[in-house]
Amino acid sequence: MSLRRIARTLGLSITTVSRALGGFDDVAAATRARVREEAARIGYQPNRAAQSLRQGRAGAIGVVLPTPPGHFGDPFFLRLLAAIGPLLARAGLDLLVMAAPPGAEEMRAYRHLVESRRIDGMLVARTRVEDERVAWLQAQGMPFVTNGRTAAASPHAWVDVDGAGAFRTAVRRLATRGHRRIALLNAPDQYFFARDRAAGWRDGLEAAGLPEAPMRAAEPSEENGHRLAAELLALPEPPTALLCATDRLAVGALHAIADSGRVAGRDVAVIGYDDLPAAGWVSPALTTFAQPHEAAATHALDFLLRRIAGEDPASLHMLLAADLVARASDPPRAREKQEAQLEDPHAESPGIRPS
Amino acid sequence: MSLRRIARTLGLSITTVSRALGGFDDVAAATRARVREEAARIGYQPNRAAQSLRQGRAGAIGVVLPTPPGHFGDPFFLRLLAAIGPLLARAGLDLLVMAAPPGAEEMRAYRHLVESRRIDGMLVARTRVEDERVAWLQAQGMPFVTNGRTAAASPHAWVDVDGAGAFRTAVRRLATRGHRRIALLNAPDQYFFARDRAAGWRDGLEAAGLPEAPMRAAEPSEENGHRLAAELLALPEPPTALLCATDRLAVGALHAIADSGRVAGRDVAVIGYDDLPAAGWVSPALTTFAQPHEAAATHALDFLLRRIAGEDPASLHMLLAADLVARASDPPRAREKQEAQLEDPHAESPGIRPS
DNA sequence: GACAAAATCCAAAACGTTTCGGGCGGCCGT
DNA sequence: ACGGCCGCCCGAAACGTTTTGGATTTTGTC
Repeated sequence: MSLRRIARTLGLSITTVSRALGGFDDVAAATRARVREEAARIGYQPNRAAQSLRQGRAGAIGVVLPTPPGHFGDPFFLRLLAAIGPLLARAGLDLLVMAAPPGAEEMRAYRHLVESRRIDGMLVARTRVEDERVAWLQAQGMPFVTNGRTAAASPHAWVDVDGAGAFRTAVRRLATRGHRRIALLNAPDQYFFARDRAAGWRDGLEAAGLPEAPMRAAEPSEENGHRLAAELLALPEPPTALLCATDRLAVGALHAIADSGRVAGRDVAVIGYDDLPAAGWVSPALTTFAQPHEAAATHALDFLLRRIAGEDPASLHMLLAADLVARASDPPRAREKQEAQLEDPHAESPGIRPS
Repeated sequence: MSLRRIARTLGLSITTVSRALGGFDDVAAATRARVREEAARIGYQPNRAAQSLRQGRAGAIGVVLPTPPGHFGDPFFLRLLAAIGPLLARAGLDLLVMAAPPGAEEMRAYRHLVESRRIDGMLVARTRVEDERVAWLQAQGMPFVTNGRTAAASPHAWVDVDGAGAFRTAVRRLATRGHRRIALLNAPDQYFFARDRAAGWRDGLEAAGLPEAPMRAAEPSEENGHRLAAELLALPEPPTALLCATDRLAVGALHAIADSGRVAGRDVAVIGYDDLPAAGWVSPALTTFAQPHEAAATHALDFLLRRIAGEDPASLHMLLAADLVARASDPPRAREKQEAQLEDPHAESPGIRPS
């Protein structure tokens, strides 16, 4: 209705108006100027439904947020949305968001988005090692980019952060600061990032000449961090440092340490991953790794646009480094404590809980 | 292409297939069954662009997330998305999300969404007292529901939580527990929720027969909470309790209290609002108010569907109550401390900081 | 002044769906 | 046996845009 309106008031054909606004060179400069002016005057915006129908492109990309049943989603996804928002606007694409708990509901969301042709591409976050979403999207031929790698047979575009490298660094740092029993609080093994960070942890232990250490894993929430850390601290030879796959686990761990009568930081070091806002506001402030969200979002979107344009996914890979944010939760370990701890783990923890 | 495909394989017309799937009664039961079966077999989903174009409805609603330039958005919005997600799916609507920093960019996002006719309605969160978004949407005739009230001249549909009531309750609780100087850490006055909660605070003070108390306001972030709380604690007669308009402010305040050599809870009580996950994981655990997110989302979406159906907004209002979540940050005040404090504010704070 | 070439413009088709306005038999009532 | 009604089905138009393939006018060249 709107192209027609401009055409009528200017005494032109719909075709000419369309081509003038489209920037084609078979329309006179003067005409183009008139059309542009009138379009601006009435605030013309093309009807996206008509555009989509005609060009066969939806002009939007999709994201499915995993929202666990009772709980709320991970702040991670809010960062993702915030980071890609401006880039999408610049690319003239809209963002379709669905929220669904992982499982059947989640796959239904994916099916809805691609089968109703509402989107041209997808962003897939928090990849699993064997990820049915990836397999299905590949089968459908829908362009997508994952945030995180997978074990998929055929290659797909991905952007990931080097969790293994980060955790190698973390172990080296803890070892240098006098720790010998460095346990891992991990996310479930099905998540690629969990397996990746565990690999870095193991490599780090080996490189530092340290023995194997215990690991516990569960969905990354504060509750689970608390529970699993308590388990580890109750071991006959409890760890003196906890490496945590996510900050949410680490926050729970800090409380479990306090609940066990120890002082987090002084008695048991903690290092997290994500640099959530909360990391700077817990006691002690959490040493953690900051992910390069902006860079990841930029590359992910760049890859997605290339995939939509038909580029081969085999070369669209990008591994970014995480930055260590050193705070107070992993101070150097006092020399005498290192000895004492080997004899009697609880000797210097007088059972005083802060606050 | 797809309706046609079903029609061809079944030897029917496109019209009949469409009407069979649409559930019209002028198609034979046997035919409808055949069509349904074939549609299921090939996984037919109508092309939404074509549907939108034809029916003049977009089949989607929009939300614009305010994402402050450097920072990340408020967890509040993640909850909003998670809460409305399933309801939207049930209503057959999709969700279009844009992220934009408040200001000109934000209004451009609104304009894009409604002028390109990508949406049938909008959800507007975190209302301002004078809200240009509301005025503009009203002028455009685009259906919308706000999460929060405004001072808009003509009525609009809204769902809100009774912050004034919550803060009256909070003041009464603090007064009962022995506090007489209850300061307010507020969000900027332009936000309706800030003005609302301030009104509840003032009412509460008056009802309890307490004198006026100081207030400070800034964008709700941990940093600002820290800064403003420090200001209040440096006053000649510092407050013994801090009522905070949001949990993020409260978390910052807890740290400011510790930094000032006081013990949060024992020396200065704190009550927040929002019940963020972090509230349960700070020390001391934060007493706060939980908003009824699910109920708010349900009503907001119900109202929005009614508005889209053309219902008058004048009667679409809903004020919900917030629930007090009592934790450890506002314990009853020891009797002798109440006296001592009036003489020498710092007498019983020996300068020991926890952790 | 005539012809070709370039510069502008436009009619019509197409994208996939919904819906309006019939059309065609068969069944009922008389 | 005949008119009318009902049950079932379909052709065609429309939504607003882009694009194809000319059509018309202007300009350039000799």
